Amino acid sequence: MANITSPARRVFEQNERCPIRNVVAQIGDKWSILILFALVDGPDRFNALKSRIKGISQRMLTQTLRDMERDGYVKRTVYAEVPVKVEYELTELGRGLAKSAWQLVSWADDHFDEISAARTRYDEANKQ
Amino acid sequence: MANITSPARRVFEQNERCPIRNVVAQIGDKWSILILFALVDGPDRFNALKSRIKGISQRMLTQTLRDMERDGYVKRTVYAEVPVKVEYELTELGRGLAKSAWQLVSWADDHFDEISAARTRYDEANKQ
DNA sequence: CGGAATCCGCGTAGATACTG
DNA sequence: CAGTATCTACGCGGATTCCG
Repeated sequence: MANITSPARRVFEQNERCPIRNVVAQIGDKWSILILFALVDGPDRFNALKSRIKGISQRMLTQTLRDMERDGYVKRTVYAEVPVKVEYELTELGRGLAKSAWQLVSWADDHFDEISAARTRYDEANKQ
Repeated sequence: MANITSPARRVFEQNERCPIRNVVAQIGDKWSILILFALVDGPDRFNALKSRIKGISQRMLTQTLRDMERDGYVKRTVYAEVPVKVEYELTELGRGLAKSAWQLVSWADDHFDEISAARTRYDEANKQ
């Protein structure tokens, strides 16, 4: 992790070109990552996504998909049928993001117990 | 990315053991990742961190450091000097997280221009 | 079916003042 | 120096209603 310092220096600059404050902050919201992984296996329709992602509201699914489309991660296709059919799929950029994000999620999965234990230990030590 | 499906299935379960909803939600806030990378080069003191991380308030630095300490990413050491000196450093777990998160940040850095272009394109196409 | 529009509560986070 | 305490506001996100 020696070469972590070079672009990490930009982390602390408040300017608009910091990749963390721009990109990571964007996908660090409540639903982006979940939607991202919901689409890795292929395209899906709006209501199908809504069913699979437990707890998401219509409003937030729409809004987050729009943001991801704006960033170029998701492509939206409308089929002129009756009733209308709308499919969402990852772009090449979106698949790249998913692949990178997967490292982090995978790590989180592997160390979930360890983190839980740390939380319990902390709470135990700091309770009245 | 064929093996992405196995733990990704847990992504859509709303329960408390979903590693994404727990860990990523925790470090996906406004400051955690920035603090994480602020500490990869070694321990640092409270006010030194505050100076390096542009824009963070005293309140949020304290609070986020507490949360990271609770999760076991950060170790806090108080030196009984006058005035008091407090050092923060990454634990082994914290360094592991930083290493995994680095994949994502590095990707974001590499594709920043591409994402910016997508945003401009989208805004251009959707303005009145 | 796939939204858009509106309303609104609650939590996050900023600013400020004070302290061991 | 490294916090804590309090107050406040803004925006995220949920619920609901309506529409092409």
